[in-house]
Amino acid sequence: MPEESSDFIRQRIRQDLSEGVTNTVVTRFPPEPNGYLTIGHAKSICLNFGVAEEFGGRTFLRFDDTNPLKESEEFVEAIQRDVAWLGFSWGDAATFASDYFQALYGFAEQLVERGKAYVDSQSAEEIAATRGTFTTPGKESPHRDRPVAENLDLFRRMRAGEFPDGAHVLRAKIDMTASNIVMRDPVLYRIRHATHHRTGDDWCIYPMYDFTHCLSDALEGITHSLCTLEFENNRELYDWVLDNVDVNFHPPQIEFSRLNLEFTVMSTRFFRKLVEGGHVAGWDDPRLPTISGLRRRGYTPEMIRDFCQRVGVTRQENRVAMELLDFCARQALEDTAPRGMAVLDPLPVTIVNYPSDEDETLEAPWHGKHPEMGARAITFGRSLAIEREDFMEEPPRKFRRLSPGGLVRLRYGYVIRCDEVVRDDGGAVVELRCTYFPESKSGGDTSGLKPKGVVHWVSRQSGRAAAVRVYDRLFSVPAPTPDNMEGELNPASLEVAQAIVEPGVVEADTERFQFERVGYFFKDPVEYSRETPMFNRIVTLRDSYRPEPT
RNA sequence: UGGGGUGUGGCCAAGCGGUAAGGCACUGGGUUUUGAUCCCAGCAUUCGCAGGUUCGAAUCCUGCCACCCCAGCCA
Repeated sequence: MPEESSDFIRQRIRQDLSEGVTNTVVTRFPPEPNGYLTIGHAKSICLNFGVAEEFGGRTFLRFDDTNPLKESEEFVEAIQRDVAWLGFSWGDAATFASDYFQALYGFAEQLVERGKAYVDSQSAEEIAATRGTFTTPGKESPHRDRPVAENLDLFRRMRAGEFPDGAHVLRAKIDMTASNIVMRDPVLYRIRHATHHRTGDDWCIYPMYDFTHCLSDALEGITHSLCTLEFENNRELYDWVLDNVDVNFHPPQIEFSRLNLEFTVMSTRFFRKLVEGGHVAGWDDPRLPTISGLRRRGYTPEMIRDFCQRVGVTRQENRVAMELLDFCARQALEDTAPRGMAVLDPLPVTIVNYPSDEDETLEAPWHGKHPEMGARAITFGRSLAIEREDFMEEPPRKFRRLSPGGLVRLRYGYVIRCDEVVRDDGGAVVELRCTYFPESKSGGDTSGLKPKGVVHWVSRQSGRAAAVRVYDRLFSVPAPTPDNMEGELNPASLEVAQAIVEPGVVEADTERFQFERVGYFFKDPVEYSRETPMFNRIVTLRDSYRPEPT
């Protein structure tokens, strides 16, 4: 029995099991194949598959493909790839709502025969206009009392393709005065002469979500149908359909709140706009909170699963801070990512007392705390580069880096002193001329020098040029508003740095590195090559440096 | 406005009548050749508000307030 994670859903399942309401646990993850999965879906995936794993049950991956206009095979494949990558398996339980079209049709005829559904011939506009409002009841359709035989005939002819789109619709006969608007004679079937990605042209009528979902759940023997809060109002209809048709299984629908993340949205619709408008590089753009985007960015399944676990499952609206996702990434990488050095914004440093025709090899461990990871060789010589922001001409107090006349240690190398600042015509600093102290060599320092700090560096002779994509939040506001999302995009969500990276990092087979003092980086899985290295920044290092308030 | 939900620290979130877990963030301090990691300490006299029941309430009752969802032939 699971002990560690006990949200209200797991408590409910445990109770159902102990009371004998059910003796198995069968769940399902039911995405519509109309886009790529997001980390919001990951929460649902972890819940559904996780719960089944914990209680020895199984989970269906069921595509909710009832709208041929929006769905496609591309998305089906992408979704399967993402779920599998997250580490969950559905065995042979990949199903499609469209697998049940025939059965669904039979249930619909049952409803018609029982006088529980009728064919309405009003236009979509008329139906909308007569639905009523929150405070006023709807009006019954003039076709509401059509005889069963006529309804059956019309419905069969709808199915046979005798009518154009929109001519008729099948509606449940419930109550046009219901306070729950969902119950005001909801549409069950509509005519759509469209080719479906799986059933082709077999059908020209397609069932609506409310009719399809509950019956698919019942047919698959789902013991706990978990969905998000916005379907709460639909639960009454979910139950109505199952109660008015001959199915011998009635799953309970249980709602939980969906995941929201600060500085981004979880909108398939909006992502499609960004992708199609060329605002991002694709559904897997590392700035998007899609599973494929996070994967491309360098996230691992473990990080995402850890995140979902930490976020919890409740019925409370939420907007989780990005820092939590960052934390999950850093924590996973801390012990697993070898360290390396890269200078993202190089400032040339010339070691004036080092011969120009020589260099030397120093040894640096791949990981300070994990000697078993081994070590690599780095080159020290006359011509180096340090990070531009590690030098300041007029440093504030407590600045532990380099400044004119000051000392710093080059990590794994020597202590140097900045003797001269070279500028271009515009006055910009273009080079630092420094001297190094041979007796300060890392590991055998006898110099007695007390440098202010230690900075990373790379030899300009042996370092490799590399593009480093520095990602930032997609939006510049914590809670983007649906109507103004485009205007709230962060214009600096991607910056590409022309960096210098030590050769050992470029040559290694490892994909994820920590560039010391900078962050964690991932070799782009499609654009990286040893000749033209391309890194994506997964996340920065935590940085507690606060310049003195003056 | 009718119906359905939700309100616990900056953000998540335990708690289910016995006197506020945990995580993230944050703030101090220690270690440190990554301002990282690690370690230690601090961080809600109070649970949307107001009443009531009770020896005792975040937990029960009543009223109020705030926010979210629903008027697709989308899911």
